[in-house]
Amino acid sequence: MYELFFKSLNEKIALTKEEEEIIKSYLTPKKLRKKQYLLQAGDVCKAIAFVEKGTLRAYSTDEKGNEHIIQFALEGWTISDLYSFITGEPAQYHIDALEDSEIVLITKSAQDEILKRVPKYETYTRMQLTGAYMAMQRRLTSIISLPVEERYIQFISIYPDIAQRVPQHMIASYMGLKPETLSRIRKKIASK
Amino acid sequence: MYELFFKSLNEKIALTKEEEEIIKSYLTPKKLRKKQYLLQAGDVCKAIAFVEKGTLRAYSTDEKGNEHIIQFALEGWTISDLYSFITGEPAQYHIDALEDSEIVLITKSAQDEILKRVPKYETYTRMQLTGAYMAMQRRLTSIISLPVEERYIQFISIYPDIAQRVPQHMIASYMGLKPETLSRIRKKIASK
DNA sequence: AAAAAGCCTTGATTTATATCAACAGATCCG
DNA sequence: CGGATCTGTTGATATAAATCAAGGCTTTTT
Repeated sequence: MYELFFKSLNEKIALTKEEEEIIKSYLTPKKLRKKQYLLQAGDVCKAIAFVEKGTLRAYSTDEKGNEHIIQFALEGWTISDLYSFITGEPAQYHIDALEDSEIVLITKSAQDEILKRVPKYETYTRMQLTGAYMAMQRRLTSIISLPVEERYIQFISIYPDIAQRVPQHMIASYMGLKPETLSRIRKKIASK
Repeated sequence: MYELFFKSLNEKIALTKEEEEIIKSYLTPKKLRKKQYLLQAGDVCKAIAFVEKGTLRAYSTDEKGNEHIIQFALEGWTISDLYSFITGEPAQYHIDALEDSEIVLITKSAQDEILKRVPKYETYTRMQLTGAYMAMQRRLTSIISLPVEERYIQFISIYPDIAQRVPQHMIASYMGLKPETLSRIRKKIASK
């Protein structure tokens, strides 16, 4: 039930069986149907979700009803509205499932308790965050400095799994483009 | 010499005098002249810089010689090529001083030693990183979802100090725009 | 099985931004 | 001090992306 989660954990910090049991006692498993919300903008994000199976996405909606995808999360990734999670302010993003999914929830209080009882866990959260930060910086850099065409090629090479499992118009949104534009860019690339 | 640095530290984790001394022993102060490089792309980023005084920026240069500004750092901020710092791979960014500046360097080995001897410090680095992550996420979100005009207004309201101290064309670059375009956008905003 | 919804593509047109070029004021530097 | 560099603005034109509209294919729902 928590296989991937502990696999990910143990890759970064080796845990004893006892430590695993402590952590396990604070986790909440949850299943989501396709399209089901994990979080709606305006609510407070009370937990970080680790994806055991399936795909989730975080996105915002503007006045015109357009969706802007902020993040995808496949197996082994975590997803949350971190700002809301940390500050307790209302979330700016919606999070929902793109397919039937299984996740592990770590609430704020669970995280605090785990940190107290398994100090090593802080190293894990720091490494997690570092990875997330670097990934986001790469994304930002590519938006600012690469022509759209190369940005798409880079995206595909870094996240082939997302490219396969997520509808194209959502990838367009993730890249800050309209679906028609991405379609034309793909055509152009294919013709080379 | 390290006033701002310890002020920032003590806001997040209260330190004893002994702990401060330990940390202090691992720090390296440095002065930079305007235009002086702290890091050049291709080199390994050996330290995180905390800005005591002045302004630095991180940027990349593309084939056409265009600069793309990734980050500014004023007093109280930190700056580095985090990816290079963590992995030891060559840096992708240049970092230099926009004015005469004073910084505090924390090398990788210094950080490791501090973490060993002052475990609390990990909480600080985690909070630092969390803040940096949230700031970057906000920036990314605004790039993807806001029209340029509102993005600029938001930038000004969040970073009035940067807007005042940094040349406009660098802010344009930070926003992924050409200087002419930003100039026109400002004109448009002013006429309202 | 049929209807509906979701998804991707293509074409025509509009809008936003980049590019090219020139200029004027400010600041830096020998 | 005076020329050079840096900076911000404006205009004309070219290019890229958004928008509007339609069609066909696939998947989901009833």
